Amino acid sequence: MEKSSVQTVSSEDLAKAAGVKPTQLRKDLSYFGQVGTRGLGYYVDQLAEMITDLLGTASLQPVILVGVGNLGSALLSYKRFEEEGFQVVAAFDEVVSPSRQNQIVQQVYPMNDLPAYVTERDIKLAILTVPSISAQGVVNSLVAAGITGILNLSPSVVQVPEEITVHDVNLAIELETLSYFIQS
Amino acid sequence: MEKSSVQTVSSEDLAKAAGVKPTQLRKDLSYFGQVGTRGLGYYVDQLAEMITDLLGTASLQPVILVGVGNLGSALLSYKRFEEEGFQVVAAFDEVVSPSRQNQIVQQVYPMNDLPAYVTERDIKLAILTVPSISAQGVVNSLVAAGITGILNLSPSVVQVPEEITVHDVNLAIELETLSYFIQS
DNA sequence: ATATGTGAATAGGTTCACAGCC
DNA sequence: GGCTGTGAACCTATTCACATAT
Repeated sequence: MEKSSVQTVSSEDLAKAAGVKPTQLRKDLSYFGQVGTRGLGYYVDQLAEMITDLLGTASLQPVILVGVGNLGSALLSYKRFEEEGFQVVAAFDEVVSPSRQNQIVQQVYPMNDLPAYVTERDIKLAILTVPSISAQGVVNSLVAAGITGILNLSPSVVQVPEEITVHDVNLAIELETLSYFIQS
Repeated sequence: MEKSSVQTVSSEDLAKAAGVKPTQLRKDLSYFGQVGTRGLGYYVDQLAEMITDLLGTASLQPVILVGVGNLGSALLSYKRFEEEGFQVVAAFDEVVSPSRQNQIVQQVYPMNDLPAYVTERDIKLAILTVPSISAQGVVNSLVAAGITGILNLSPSVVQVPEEITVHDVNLAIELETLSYFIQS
């Protein structure tokens, strides 16, 4: 909307775009203060600024990716991250073979390089696309290195200290859930 | 657990593996009947059978994939689907160039072939990895062809009739959420 | 003794209904 | 008149506490 110079937008339109009900959207926004204008709606630029501030994506955020298998390398070239304010700045893997190299990040680094890289650049976010078996070990290294947010795409539950945030995305489970709901 | 011949398992162990509390797990299972044995736990084989029956993955389920870009081709070689009872049997794309061919499925088919393929084989599930702009159009074709469950990895909300189930997975939003929670 | 199954209590999230403001 | 902001009502989900079964 900012790109197409739309000035204001109603909670109804926003809700439609987000797939929720207008009251839900208004209630949610209200937790962050009075941000709209009655009788008019929300100023697009104001709202966008508020949201990026809240999310912490006002400035480009560096992210590392660990595990350069099929899924990992696909995500290295996934354009959406950049559009939303994230930049995958480095990729790491146990095995650094030529086949695991990738044109997006200049190089796939060995796991040993991870702690120094993360600490020096003060990186907080990591995408985890390693096999289930190595997930917990890698997570321990990430936490030790100073990572505080992990997007876990490996199909396993990992243990972390409570100040660390982990979000699990399990595509196989998503398909199973679908399979369940489409029955009868 | 079945593979390692474990006979029984407690709700506590299952809950730990799933990342939930034991009471939650027991309550959830109880909605499907009395399935455990008091004083003992759950018989692994019985429970596994009950769950695959409920999910509808007792027999291998065919799935199609639409949109063979970066993410799409990665998912074509994602082994976990098969392990959980799903088989990606065909891939479709607007553009069928040599660079979009893939060694997993024999061929990437043009979108025009989709309706006949889906109808003839009575396929119910689809994975959607197309660009945002073409999502709604593709979804309309899928629904018309008889697909009833869609795993939508494209970053847009799509409209479907209410008997169709759509699950959205938006990786950029997952990163944004992480970014929010790791602040302060 | 041990671990499930479950009604009751609690907590959390969504929607309603309408007051408040432009 | 139009659209947001929000307390109250409602609905859903989680946890507790313990009865029940092996």
